[in-house]
Amino acid sequence: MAPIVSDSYKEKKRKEILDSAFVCFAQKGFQIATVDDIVQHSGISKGAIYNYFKSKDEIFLELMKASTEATYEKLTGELGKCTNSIDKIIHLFDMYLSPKDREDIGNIVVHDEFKLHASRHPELLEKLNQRRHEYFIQLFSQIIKEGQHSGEIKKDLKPEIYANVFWSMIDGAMIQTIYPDFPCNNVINEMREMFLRKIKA
Amino acid sequence: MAPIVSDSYKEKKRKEILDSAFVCFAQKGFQIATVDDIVQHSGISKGAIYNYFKSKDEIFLELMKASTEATYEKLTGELGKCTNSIDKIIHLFDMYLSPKDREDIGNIVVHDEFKLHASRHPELLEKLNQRRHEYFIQLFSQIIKEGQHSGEIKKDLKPEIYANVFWSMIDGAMIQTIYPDFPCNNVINEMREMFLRKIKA
Amino acid sequence: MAPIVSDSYKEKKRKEILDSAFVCFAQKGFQIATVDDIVQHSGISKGAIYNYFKSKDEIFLELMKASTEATYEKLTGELGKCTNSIDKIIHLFDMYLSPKDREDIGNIVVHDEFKLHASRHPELLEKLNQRRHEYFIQLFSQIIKEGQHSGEIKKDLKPEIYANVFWSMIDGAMIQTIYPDFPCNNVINEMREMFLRKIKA
Amino acid sequence: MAPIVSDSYKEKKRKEILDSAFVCFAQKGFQIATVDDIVQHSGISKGAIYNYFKSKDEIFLELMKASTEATYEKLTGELGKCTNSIDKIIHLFDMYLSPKDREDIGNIVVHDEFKLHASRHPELLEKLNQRRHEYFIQLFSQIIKEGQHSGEIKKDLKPEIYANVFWSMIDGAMIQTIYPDFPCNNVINEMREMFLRKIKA
DNA sequence: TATGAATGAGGTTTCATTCAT
DNA sequence: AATGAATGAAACCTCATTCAT
Repeated sequence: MAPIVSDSYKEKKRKEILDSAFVCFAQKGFQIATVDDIVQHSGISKGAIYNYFKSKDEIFLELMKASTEATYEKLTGELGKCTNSIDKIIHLFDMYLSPKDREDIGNIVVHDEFKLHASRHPELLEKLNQRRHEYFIQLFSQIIKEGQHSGEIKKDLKPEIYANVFWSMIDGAMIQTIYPDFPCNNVINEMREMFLRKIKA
Repeated sequence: MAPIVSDSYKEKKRKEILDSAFVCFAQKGFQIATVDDIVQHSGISKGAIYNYFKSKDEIFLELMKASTEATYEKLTGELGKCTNSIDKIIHLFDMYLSPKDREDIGNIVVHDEFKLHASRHPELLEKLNQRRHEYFIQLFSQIIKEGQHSGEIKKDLKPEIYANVFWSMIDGAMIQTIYPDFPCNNVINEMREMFLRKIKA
Repeated sequence: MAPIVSDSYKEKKRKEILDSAFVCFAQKGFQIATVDDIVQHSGISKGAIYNYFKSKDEIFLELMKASTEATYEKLTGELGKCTNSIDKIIHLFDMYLSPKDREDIGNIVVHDEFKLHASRHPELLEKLNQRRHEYFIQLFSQIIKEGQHSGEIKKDLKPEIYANVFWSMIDGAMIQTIYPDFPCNNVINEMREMFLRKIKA
Repeated sequence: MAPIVSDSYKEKKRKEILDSAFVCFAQKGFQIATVDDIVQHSGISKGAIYNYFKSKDEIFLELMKASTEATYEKLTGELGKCTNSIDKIIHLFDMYLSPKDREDIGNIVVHDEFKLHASRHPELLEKLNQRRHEYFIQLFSQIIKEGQHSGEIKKDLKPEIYANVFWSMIDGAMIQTIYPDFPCNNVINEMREMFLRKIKA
């Protein structure tokens, strides 16, 4: 029997569910937010949600994946505008400047929740780690390597370590944004400066 | 008539419960770990636990308080051995070097969980923020100021911003420790270097 | 899409739960009867019960409301058959004659339990008092007034006081029905006689 | 071994527990009030309470017995002052006039709770019924009989029925006192009048 | 006797998931 | 495919009672 609804319709529905789920998870946290919250927020029935996703956990996982990919897209998109490595790094730091609105912070919190959740599920952690390398460590390492090649960046420093330093700094600054008085911009600016001073050839 | 059991006994019991709770929370997370888990792990009956703590939430709060204080004690204890500001900062970085054992990582995860939890409870967040300032930002700002006074550290940088930079870097590095292959030592070392290079007079 | 089940179905289900709850409360008392008792008696799952009612308390409240309204309906229905005030009063007394079966006594006991419960919850008591006035005091006062108007009843007695006397007598007789040998009919008959003798013009 | 404390000491302790229990039951109701409430109110340890009473139920039962006896004492004491039957009946009615303070209402509520509790325990109900007859029905019947003998009261009415009528009326009025605006005095006065008019020779 | 910490069965309520319609 | 009522395991917490000291 031919499918009654088009694939694009199904895709749209999935996206709707994921979007609502994201909002609910951001507002209340993954554990606290209920499937009924998602039902309420999305206007989609519980049965329908379970037609598209096997479980609440699966929604969580999909969300995680989608979010990582979206971030990755955004980052590479922005980087396309830059012509040299130092510029790219400056750009990357600047993408994490404030102003952080409610939604951004929700995003960060959900992401950190992802990590904590994953930290207790080896197979999940493995996947997350893989993605981290594939997408983010790789991305930054590449920029460093290019900079080393072009002579902008010191040749003796290990790209991967500096990728880890960068993302640690960003993650660290982001988690502090939960505090209303955290001087995010100042901190990011200082980080950028000390990072650049250290790596510049 | 005197109380049946000594205060020290009760203190010990409280500690037992907290210790077990800590292990359970670290293993499964605050939301997932159940009071029954704590019962099982501690060998203390549910009723007894509720004699010592009003709720699971209260256990969590106490745990965080105790943990913050213990960390603070440890930090100040170590700092007592140092004679100048740069030394103190080096020492602080080094305290976060690996080897991280299971327990340390559990500690970090529980702490981050607490932050996320607090991020959704304004009154908790307020308290946490206060503590952060009182204990950690204060502590580091003071070191910077001393260094500025003694001429070790540049006079034009704002102590509080640098305190925030330091703790953001540390938090950021710590959360990455959930990944088994995170090169924590290398990262901390690089961070220390770039931080010192930036602040040294 | 239309709701899966009709409103009448839901109404029926609610009624089933209330009916079972009533039996359980009557048998064991509100405090003693458990939600599991209601589950067992009704054959409806615990979750379903909580779909229809927010709490055990709410079930109790609904039950009381429904019971008050049913009683009121029954009373006014019966009174419709009477042509004069004295007749109505006689009829009202007679409605409380035996034979009291199990269910009636359960009803009385549950009602009295509700009063005691309410006596410790000011906001509940207020509501109960309102209902008492609106439904029962009002109803009886009106009859007295009509009788005074038509000349059947003495003009100098205060309708509301006599309404209170009537319902006190009825409540007092009803609560004695818990004693198996209470001569309910005789008592009601004597009460009726002394009441009528006092009020008749 | 000789008892270490005197019997009078033990009796005093028992009384203290009962008094506290009464206050707690009156404030919160028998089911809601906890043994810890009694501990708190009495200042007597839980262990001690269980030395004097087998269970919370037993406290309840004792209280019930004591209260019945105290009421009986009070009634007969008051009646001793009266010289004829009509006087005695008037006196009895008047003893239930307001002002009812908080404590009185607590007393009534606890008593009614007794009855409801008993209504579900046949052996308790039996005992309660016995006491009711022995003490209260008997008492009132006797007064009627004396009045019939002395010619004050109609000879054709059955003493026991009228005793039941009397106590039903009193109980009914008393339970209404939970409503703050119940005109207790007016009601009791009217009841007394209609009662006397009916029985006077 | 007195104490109060300990026990654990049992209470109410929640919520992810299923399934008849 | 969509609906939402039904399910019931499992969570947190209470409290009458016991018992070592």
